[in-house]
Amino acid sequence: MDRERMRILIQLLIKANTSFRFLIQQNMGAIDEDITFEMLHVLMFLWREDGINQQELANRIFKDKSSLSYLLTNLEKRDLVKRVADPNDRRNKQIRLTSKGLDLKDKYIPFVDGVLDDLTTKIQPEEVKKCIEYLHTLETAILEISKERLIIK
Amino acid sequence: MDRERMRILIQLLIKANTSFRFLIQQNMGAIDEDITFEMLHVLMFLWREDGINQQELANRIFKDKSSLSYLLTNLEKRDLVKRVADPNDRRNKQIRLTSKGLDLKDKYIPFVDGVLDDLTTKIQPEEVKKCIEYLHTLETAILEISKERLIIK
DNA sequence: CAAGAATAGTAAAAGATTCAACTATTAATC
DNA sequence: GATTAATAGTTGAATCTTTTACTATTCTTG
Repeated sequence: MDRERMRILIQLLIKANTSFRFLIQQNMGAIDEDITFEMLHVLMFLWREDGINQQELANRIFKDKSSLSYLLTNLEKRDLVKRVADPNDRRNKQIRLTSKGLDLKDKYIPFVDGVLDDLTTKIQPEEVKKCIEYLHTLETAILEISKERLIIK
Repeated sequence: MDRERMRILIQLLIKANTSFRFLIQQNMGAIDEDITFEMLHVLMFLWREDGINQQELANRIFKDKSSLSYLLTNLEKRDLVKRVADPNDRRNKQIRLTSKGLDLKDKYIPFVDGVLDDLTTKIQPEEVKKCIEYLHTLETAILEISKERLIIK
Protein backbone atom coordinates (compact mmCIF):
# COMPACT_ATOMS: atom_id res chain seq x y z
CA MET A 1 0.00 0.00 0.00
CA ASP A 2 2.75 2.42 0.94
CA ARG A 3 4.73 1.42 -2.08
CA GLU A 4 1.76 1.94 -4.34
CA ARG A 5 1.19 5.36 -2.91
CA MET A 6 4.80 6.23 -3.49
CA ARG A 7 4.48 5.04 -7.07
CA ILE A 8 1.50 7.30 -7.57
CA LEU A 9 3.42 10.20 -6.07
CA ILE A 10 6.36 9.71 -8.43
CA GLN A 11 4.02 9.52 -11.41
CA LEU A 12 2.40 12.76 -10.34
CA LEU A 13 5.83 14.33 -10.01
CA ILE A 14 6.66 13.38 -13.59
CA LYS A 15 3.28 14.54 -14.83
CA ALA A 16 3.30 17.91 -13.10
CA ASN A 17 6.79 18.58 -14.38
CA THR A 18 5.84 17.76 -17.95
CA SER A 19 2.65 19.81 -17.70
CA PHE A 20 4.46 22.86 -16.39
CA ARG A 21 7.02 22.81 -19.15
CA PHE A 22 4.25 22.47 -21.70
CA LEU A 23 2.32 25.37 -20.21
CA ILE A 24 5.29 27.70 -20.41
CA GLN A 25 6.58 26.54 -23.77
CA GLN A 26 3.20 26.76 -25.48
CA ASN A 27 2.68 30.30 -24.34
CA MET A 28 6.18 31.54 -25.02
CA GLY A 29 5.34 31.70 -28.68
CA ALA A 30 3.36 34.85 -28.04
CA ILE A 31 6.65 36.60 -27.33
CA ASP A 32 8.47 37.16 -30.59
CA GLU A 33 11.86 35.75 -29.57
CA ASP A 34 13.67 32.58 -30.48
CA ILE A 35 14.24 30.93 -27.14
CA THR A 36 12.98 27.71 -25.56
CA PHE A 37 11.80 26.84 -22.10
CA GLU A 38 15.23 25.51 -21.21
CA MET A 39 17.02 28.66 -22.33
CA LEU A 40 14.48 30.74 -20.45
CA HIS A 41 15.22 28.74 -17.33
CA VAL A 42 18.88 29.66 -17.60
CA LEU A 43 18.15 33.31 -18.37
CA MET A 44 15.72 33.62 -15.50
CA PHE A 45 18.45 32.62 -13.16
CA LEU A 46 20.98 34.99 -14.72
CA TRP A 47 18.53 37.87 -14.50
CA ARG A 48 18.71 37.37 -10.77
CA GLU A 49 22.39 36.57 -10.50
CA ASP A 50 24.48 37.70 -13.42
CA GLY A 51 28.13 36.62 -13.53
CA ILE A 52 27.76 33.35 -11.64
CA ASN A 53 30.18 30.62 -12.62
CA GLN A 54 29.02 27.78 -14.80
CA GLN A 55 29.25 25.02 -12.26
CA GLU A 56 27.28 26.96 -9.69
CA LEU A 57 24.70 27.80 -12.33
CA ALA A 58 24.36 24.11 -13.21
CA ASN A 59 23.83 23.30 -9.52
CA ARG A 60 21.28 26.03 -9.08
CA ILE A 61 19.10 25.00 -12.00
CA PHE A 62 19.62 21.27 -11.44
CA LYS A 63 21.19 20.53 -14.77
CA ASP A 64 24.17 18.43 -15.66
CA LYS A 65 27.19 20.53 -16.51
CA SER A 66 27.33 19.22 -20.04
CA SER A 67 23.66 20.00 -20.64
CA LEU A 68 24.33 23.49 -19.44
CA SER A 69 27.36 23.79 -21.67
CA TYR A 70 25.17 22.96 -24.66
CA LEU A 71 22.50 25.46 -23.63
CA LEU A 72 25.03 28.19 -23.04
CA THR A 73 26.49 27.60 -26.46
CA ASN A 74 23.04 28.19 -27.91
CA LEU A 75 22.53 31.30 -25.80
CA GLU A 76 25.95 32.63 -26.86
CA LYS A 77 25.03 31.95 -30.47
CA ARG A 78 22.01 34.21 -29.98
CA ASP A 79 24.21 36.85 -28.36
CA LEU A 80 22.30 36.64 -25.11
CA VAL A 81 25.18 35.61 -22.83
CA LYS A 82 28.94 35.59 -22.80
CA ARG A 83 31.33 33.10 -21.22
CA VAL A 84 34.15 34.88 -19.39
CA ALA A 85 37.14 33.12 -17.86
CA ASP A 86 37.20 33.57 -14.09
CA PRO A 87 40.43 35.46 -13.20
CA ASN A 88 40.57 33.80 -9.79
CA ASP A 89 40.40 30.22 -11.04
CA ARG A 90 40.97 29.56 -14.70
CA ARG A 91 39.08 26.31 -14.58
CA ASN A 92 35.93 28.39 -14.13
CA LYS A 93 33.82 30.28 -16.61
CA GLN A 94 31.58 33.09 -15.49
CA ILE A 95 28.38 33.59 -17.42
CA ARG A 96 27.46 37.16 -18.18
CA LEU A 97 24.34 38.56 -19.76
CA THR A 98 24.78 40.74 -22.81
CA SER A 99 22.68 43.89 -23.08
CA LYS A 100 20.50 41.94 -25.51
CA GLY A 101 20.12 39.18 -22.93
CA LEU A 102 19.22 41.74 -20.32
CA ASP A 103 16.64 43.35 -22.61
CA LEU A 104 14.71 40.09 -22.76
CA LYS A 105 14.01 40.36 -19.06
CA ASP A 106 11.29 42.96 -19.61
CA LYS A 107 9.63 40.70 -22.13
CA TYR A 108 9.65 37.43 -20.26
CA ILE A 109 9.40 38.26 -16.59
CA PRO A 110 5.86 39.68 -16.84
CA PHE A 111 4.87 36.56 -18.77
CA VAL A 112 6.33 34.11 -16.27
CA ASP A 113 5.06 36.12 -13.33
CA GLY A 114 1.64 36.09 -14.95
CA VAL A 115 1.66 32.31 -15.09
CA LEU A 116 2.88 32.02 -11.50
CA ASP A 117 0.15 34.44 -10.43
CA ASP A 118 -2.47 32.45 -12.30
CA LEU A 119 -1.31 29.39 -10.41
CA THR A 120 -1.60 31.20 -7.09
CA THR A 121 -5.23 32.00 -7.85
CA LYS A 122 -5.97 28.29 -8.00
CA ILE A 123 -4.03 27.10 -4.98
CA GLN A 124 -4.35 28.42 -1.45
CA PRO A 125 -1.18 29.97 -0.01
CA GLU A 126 -1.24 27.44 2.79
CA GLU A 127 -1.45 24.65 0.23
CA VAL A 128 1.57 25.97 -1.60
CA LYS A 129 3.49 26.14 1.65
CA LYS A 130 2.54 22.60 2.55
CA CYS A 131 3.29 21.31 -0.90
CA ILE A 132 6.76 22.84 -0.66
CA GLU A 133 7.36 21.13 2.66
CA TYR A 134 6.26 17.73 1.48
CA LEU A 135 8.04 17.95 -1.83
CA HIS A 136 11.16 19.01 -0.01
CA THR A 137 10.87 15.97 2.21
CA LEU A 138 10.53 13.78 -0.87
CA GLU A 139 13.47 15.39 -2.60
CA THR A 140 15.63 15.09 0.49
CA ALA A 141 14.70 11.42 0.78
CA ILE A 142 15.62 10.84 -2.85
CA LEU A 143 19.01 12.45 -2.33
CA GLU A 144 19.70 10.46 0.83
CA ILE A 145 18.91 7.17 -0.86
CA SER A 146 21.06 8.20 -3.80
CA LYS A 147 23.96 8.66 -1.40
CA GLU A 148 23.32 5.46 0.51
CA ARG A 149 23.20 3.41 -2.64
CA LEU A 150 26.35 5.07 -3.90
CA ILE A 151 28.14 3.95 -0.74
CA ILE A 152 26.85 0.39 -1.09
CA LYS A 153 28.18 0.14 -4.64
CA MET B 1 5.17 36.58 -1.54
CA ASP B 2 2.71 34.10 -3.02
CA ARG B 3 4.42 34.31 -6.35
CA GLU B 4 7.78 33.72 -4.78
CA ARG B 5 6.47 30.69 -2.98
CA MET B 6 5.07 29.36 -6.22
CA ARG B 7 8.43 29.89 -7.85
CA ILE B 8 10.12 27.90 -5.12
CA LEU B 9 7.55 25.15 -5.53
CA ILE B 10 8.17 24.88 -9.27
CA GLN B 11 11.91 24.75 -8.70
CA LEU B 12 11.46 21.97 -6.22
CA LEU B 13 9.31 20.13 -8.72
CA ILE B 14 12.06 20.29 -11.31
CA LYS B 15 14.70 19.30 -8.78
CA ALA B 16 12.83 16.33 -7.36
CA ASN B 17 12.11 15.07 -10.84
CA THR B 18 15.74 15.31 -11.86
CA SER B 19 16.90 13.69 -8.63
CA PHE B 20 14.54 10.78 -8.99
CA ARG B 21 15.62 10.04 -12.53
CA PHE B 22 19.24 10.19 -11.44
CA LEU B 23 18.62 7.85 -8.53
CA ILE B 24 17.05 5.21 -10.74
CA GLN B 25 19.40 5.59 -13.69
CA GLN B 26 22.54 5.42 -11.55
CA ASN B 27 21.43 2.21 -9.90
CA MET B 28 20.12 0.52 -13.01
CA GLY B 29 23.67 -0.21 -14.01
CA ALA B 30 23.78 -2.98 -11.44
CA ILE B 31 21.33 -4.90 -13.61
CA ASP B 32 23.17 -6.22 -16.61
CA GLU B 33 20.76 -5.02 -19.31
CA ASP B 34 20.97 -2.29 -21.86
CA ILE B 35 17.98 -0.12 -21.07
CA THR B 36 17.60 3.45 -19.84
CA PHE B 37 15.31 5.03 -17.30
CA GLU B 38 12.95 6.14 -20.06
CA MET B 39 12.73 2.67 -21.56
CA LEU B 40 12.15 1.25 -18.11
CA HIS B 41 9.30 3.69 -17.60
CA VAL B 42 7.62 2.37 -20.73
CA LEU B 43 8.25 -1.27 -19.80
CA MET B 44 6.96 -0.79 -16.29
CA PHE B 45 3.69 0.30 -17.69
CA LEU B 46 3.53 -2.55 -20.20
CA TRP B 47 4.24 -5.09 -17.47
CA ARG B 48 1.01 -3.92 -15.92
CA GLU B 49 -0.97 -3.46 -19.11
CA ASP B 50 0.37 -5.32 -22.10
CA GLY B 51 -1.26 -4.67 -25.44
CA ILE B 52 -2.35 -1.10 -24.84
CA ASN B 53 -2.43 1.15 -27.88
CA GLN B 54 0.31 3.64 -28.45
CA GLN B 55 -1.70 6.80 -27.91
CA GLU B 56 -3.09 5.56 -24.64
CA LEU B 57 0.37 4.53 -23.55
CA ALA B 58 1.70 8.02 -24.36
CA ASN B 59 -1.12 9.54 -22.29
CA ARG B 60 -0.51 7.21 -19.38
CA ILE B 61 3.20 7.92 -19.08
CA PHE B 62 2.85 11.62 -19.95
CA LYS B 63 4.99 11.57 -23.03
CA ASP B 64 4.52 13.18 -26.39
CA LYS B 65 3.49 10.65 -29.01
CA SER B 66 6.59 11.25 -31.05
CA SER B 67 8.84 10.76 -28.03
CA LEU B 68 7.09 7.50 -27.39
CA SER B 69 7.49 6.48 -31.01
CA TYR B 70 11.23 6.98 -30.69
CA LEU B 71 11.42 4.99 -27.46
CA LEU B 72 9.35 2.17 -28.87
CA THR B 73 11.64 1.98 -31.87
CA ASN B 74 14.53 1.49 -29.47
CA LEU B 75 12.63 -1.11 -27.49
CA GLU B 76 11.71 -2.94 -30.70
CA LYS B 77 15.35 -2.83 -31.74
CA ARG B 78 16.18 -4.63 -28.50
CA ASP B 79 13.40 -7.15 -29.16
CA LEU B 80 11.60 -6.16 -25.98
CA VAL B 81 8.31 -5.05 -27.57
CA LYS B 82 6.40 -5.40 -30.80
CA ARG B 83 4.11 -2.96 -32.54
CA VAL B 84 0.95 -4.66 -33.77
CA ALA B 85 -1.70 -2.98 -35.92
CA ASP B 86 -5.03 -2.76 -34.08
CA PRO B 87 -7.62 -4.78 -36.09
CA ASN B 88 -10.45 -2.56 -34.89
CA ASP B 89 -8.90 0.72 -35.98
CA ARG B 90 -5.98 0.64 -38.33
CA ARG B 91 -4.78 4.04 -37.23
CA ASN B 92 -3.80 2.43 -33.94
CA LYS B 93 -0.80 0.36 -32.99
CA GLN B 94 -0.93 -1.94 -30.02
CA ILE B 95 2.27 -2.43 -28.09
CA ARG B 96 3.02 -5.96 -27.02
CA LEU B 97 5.79 -7.29 -24.85
CA THR B 98 7.96 -10.02 -26.30
CA SER B 99 8.91 -12.92 -24.05
CA LYS B 100 12.29 -11.23 -23.68
CA GLY B 101 10.55 -8.03 -22.62
CA LEU B 102 8.49 -9.96 -20.13
CA ASP B 103 11.59 -11.69 -18.72
CA LEU B 104 13.02 -8.33 -17.72
CA LYS B 105 10.17 -7.85 -15.30
CA ASP B 106 11.73 -10.18 -12.75
CA LYS B 107 14.95 -8.28 -12.94
CA TYR B 108 13.69 -4.75 -12.65
CA ILE B 109 10.57 -4.86 -10.55
CA PRO B 110 12.40 -5.92 -7.34
CA PHE B 111 14.89 -3.12 -7.98
CA VAL B 112 12.28 -0.41 -8.50
CA ASP B 113 10.17 -1.71 -5.63
CA GLY B 114 13.28 -1.61 -3.47
CA VAL B 115 13.80 2.06 -4.25
CA LEU B 116 10.14 2.87 -3.64
CA ASP B 117 10.33 0.99 -0.33
CA ASP B 118 13.46 2.89 0.66
CA LEU B 119 11.59 6.10 0.01
CA THR B 120 8.69 4.97 2.17
CA THR B 121 11.08 4.44 5.07
CA LYS B 122 11.94 8.11 4.96
CA ILE B 123 8.52 9.62 4.52
CA GLN B 124 5.51 9.01 6.70
CA PRO B 125 2.52 7.42 4.95
CA GLU B 126 0.42 10.42 5.87
CA GLU B 127 3.01 12.71 4.34
CA VAL B 128 2.94 10.74 1.11
CA LYS B 129 -0.82 10.98 1.03
CA LYS B 130 -0.75 14.72 1.62
CA CYS B 131 1.98 15.25 -0.90
CA ILE B 132 -0.11 13.43 -3.50
CA GLU B 133 -3.08 15.65 -2.75
CA TYR B 134 -1.15 18.88 -2.99
CA LEU B 135 0.77 17.86 -6.06
CA HIS B 136 -2.47 16.81 -7.68
CA THR B 137 -3.90 20.22 -6.93
CA LEU B 138 -0.86 21.84 -8.50
CA GLU B 139 -0.99 19.63 -11.55
CA THR B 140 -4.70 20.25 -12.02
CA ALA B 141 -4.10 23.99 -11.74
CA ILE B 142 -1.38 23.80 -14.38
CA LEU B 143 -3.69 21.96 -16.76
CA GLU B 144 -6.53 24.41 -16.20
CA ILE B 145 -4.35 27.40 -16.93
CA SER B 146 -3.00 25.61 -20.01
CA LYS B 147 -6.57 25.28 -21.25
CA GLU B 148 -7.54 28.82 -20.40
CA ARG B 149 -4.56 30.26 -22.17
CA LEU B 150 -5.21 28.04 -25.18
CA ILE B 151 -8.69 29.51 -25.43
CA ILE B 152 -7.38 33.08 -25.14
CA LYS B 153 -4.93 32.54 -27.99
C1' DC C 1 58.73 21.24 -5.18
C1' DA C 2 56.90 17.31 -7.84
C1' DA C 3 53.51 14.00 -8.47
C1' DG C 4 49.01 12.57 -8.07
C1' DA C 5 44.21 13.73 -7.30
C1' DA C 6 40.38 16.62 -7.99
C1' DT C 7 37.81 20.01 -10.52
C1' DA C 8 35.48 22.86 -14.40
C1' DG C 9 34.22 22.82 -18.76
C1' DT C 10 34.07 20.80 -23.55
C1' DA C 11 33.18 17.41 -27.02
C1' DA C 12 31.50 13.13 -29.06
C1' DA C 13 28.06 9.78 -29.33
C1' DA C 14 23.76 8.02 -28.24
C1' DG C 15 19.42 8.59 -26.26
C1' DA C 16 15.41 11.51 -25.61
C1' DT C 17 12.14 15.43 -26.47
C1' DT C 18 9.74 18.78 -29.13
C1' DC C 19 7.50 20.80 -33.05
C1' DA C 20 5.75 20.68 -37.50
C1' DA C 21 4.45 18.23 -41.35
C1' DC C 22 3.04 14.22 -43.32
C1' DT C 23 0.28 9.67 -44.58
C1' DA C 24 -3.26 6.42 -43.82
C1' DT C 25 -7.34 5.69 -41.56
C1' DT C 26 -11.63 6.80 -39.35
C1' DA C 27 -15.34 9.99 -38.03
C1' DA C 28 -18.42 13.70 -38.98
C1' DT C 29 -21.13 16.40 -41.95
C1' DC C 30 -24.13 17.41 -45.71
C1' DG D 1 -22.24 8.46 -50.68
C1' DA D 2 -18.85 12.15 -51.14
C1' DT D 3 -16.29 15.53 -48.95
C1' DT D 4 -14.17 17.49 -45.09
C1' DA D 5 -12.33 17.12 -40.54
C1' DA D 6 -10.10 14.60 -37.00
C1' DT D 7 -6.98 11.06 -35.37
C1' DA D 8 -2.79 7.79 -34.71
C1' DG D 9 1.58 7.20 -35.69
C1' DT D 10 5.90 8.35 -38.27
C1' DT D 11 9.50 11.32 -39.79
C1' DG D 12 12.84 15.10 -40.07
C1' DA D 13 15.20 18.70 -37.95
C1' DA D 14 16.51 21.05 -34.02
C1' DT D 15 17.00 21.08 -29.21
C1' DC D 16 18.14 18.90 -25.03
C1' DT D 17 20.17 15.26 -21.80
C1' DT D 18 23.33 11.79 -20.40
C1' DT D 19 27.62 9.33 -20.13
C1' DT D 20 32.26 9.07 -20.99
C1' DA D 21 36.58 10.81 -21.97
C1' DC D 22 39.40 14.49 -22.39
C1' DT D 23 42.29 18.97 -21.41
C1' DA D 24 43.71 22.61 -18.57
C1' DT D 25 43.89 24.19 -14.14
C1' DT D 26 44.02 23.96 -9.23
C1' DC D 27 44.47 21.46 -4.93
C1' DT D 28 46.53 18.00 -1.95
C1' DT D 29 50.01 15.09 -0.40
C1' DG D 30 54.57 13.51 0.62
